[in-house]
Amino acid sequence: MTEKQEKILTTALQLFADKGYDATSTSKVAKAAGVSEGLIFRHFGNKEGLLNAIKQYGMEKAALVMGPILEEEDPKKIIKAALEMPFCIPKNQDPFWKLLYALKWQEDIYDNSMSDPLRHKLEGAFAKLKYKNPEAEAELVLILIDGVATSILLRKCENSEQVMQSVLAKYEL
Amino acid sequence: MTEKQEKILTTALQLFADKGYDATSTSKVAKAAGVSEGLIFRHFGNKEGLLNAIKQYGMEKAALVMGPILEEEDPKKIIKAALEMPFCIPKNQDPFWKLLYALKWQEDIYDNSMSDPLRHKLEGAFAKLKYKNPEAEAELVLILIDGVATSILLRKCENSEQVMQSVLAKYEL
DNA sequence: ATTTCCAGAGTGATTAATCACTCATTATTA
DNA sequence: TAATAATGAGTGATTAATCACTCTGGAAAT
Repeated sequence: MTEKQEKILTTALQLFADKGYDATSTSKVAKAAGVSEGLIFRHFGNKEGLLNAIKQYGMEKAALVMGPILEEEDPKKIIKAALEMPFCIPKNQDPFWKLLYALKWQEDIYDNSMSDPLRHKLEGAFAKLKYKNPEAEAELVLILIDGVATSILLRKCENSEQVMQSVLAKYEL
Repeated sequence: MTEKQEKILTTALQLFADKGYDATSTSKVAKAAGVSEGLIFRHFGNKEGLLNAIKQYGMEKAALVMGPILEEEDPKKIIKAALEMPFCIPKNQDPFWKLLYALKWQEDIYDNSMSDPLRHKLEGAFAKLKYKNPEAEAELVLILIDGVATSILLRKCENSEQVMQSVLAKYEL
């Protein structure tokens, strides 16, 4: 990956996350990255190719957070680690997640491939703990993760820590 | 409100919710609504004016669902009604909420004005029930509402009902 | 050790299409 | 007839994408 290639990628991520994918033109990306517009198309084919490159770039780093949880065996630790995930996201990955959450709403089909491994892991954990409906409980944890992540990314609440305390209490963790 | 005015409004809402606000041109709205493009600007001034009209149009109907909860006095009923809100949204209001949730991510400052009345009502309810941290509990309910609404709007899960059962159980409702 | 060669990085002018928006004109209604 | 509703061609700006082109560093050939 060239220096300019990486500059394009990070600049586009910033703009896409901040202003929105559709609202950000390739010419603005080029100008902000200090690069000719043609270079974007040389390296990434088209605007969507640039977006896909950003997604892949971010997913590789996201896998590092998800990985250890999928290795864990203690059910309570699995649930706790999952619920604490939104707090483990480093600040410099915020734009990537903002972009991903924003895109959910305009993609035709929702992609479960990212959350499915965690869902299955959680279902197993709740089953071990003799919860009545492990599938629904797993789904609920995923909803909580999304909700907390959303409120953090949008800076909607300053007391996320206390909210998380309330959540953990409900699972006796 | 003229027949064509309403046609513009509902058509734009459909397209904005489905394809995104930025990705939907006024000419596409006009064509889909079977109306001249100029008419949009005559009635709504500009594209943002059209968006604002849609917001107001939807908020008036949303207030009908929110209203009764703010009147309620029994704390347990308040919490239960709040958590069940996502299920009370009629199907024909889905596009409006899809649009609203999508827009959250590209607006510069998040607008709390809609959720604040409910937040305060919930804080009061949790305080009455002697919860340790009413503010955090209220915030958590709002997060749950957003999360469940999201999963319903994106048709991410088919077992929302069971998820809600799990949620209500955690509040002993 | 020169010279030749070439692949790929990078440029910026340019394309056709589309964008939000305007306006003079016509149709409809009161 | 007066006012309003509606039209659709037209504006300049901007869009994503393409184009022919230059520059550069290293491999190959002499």
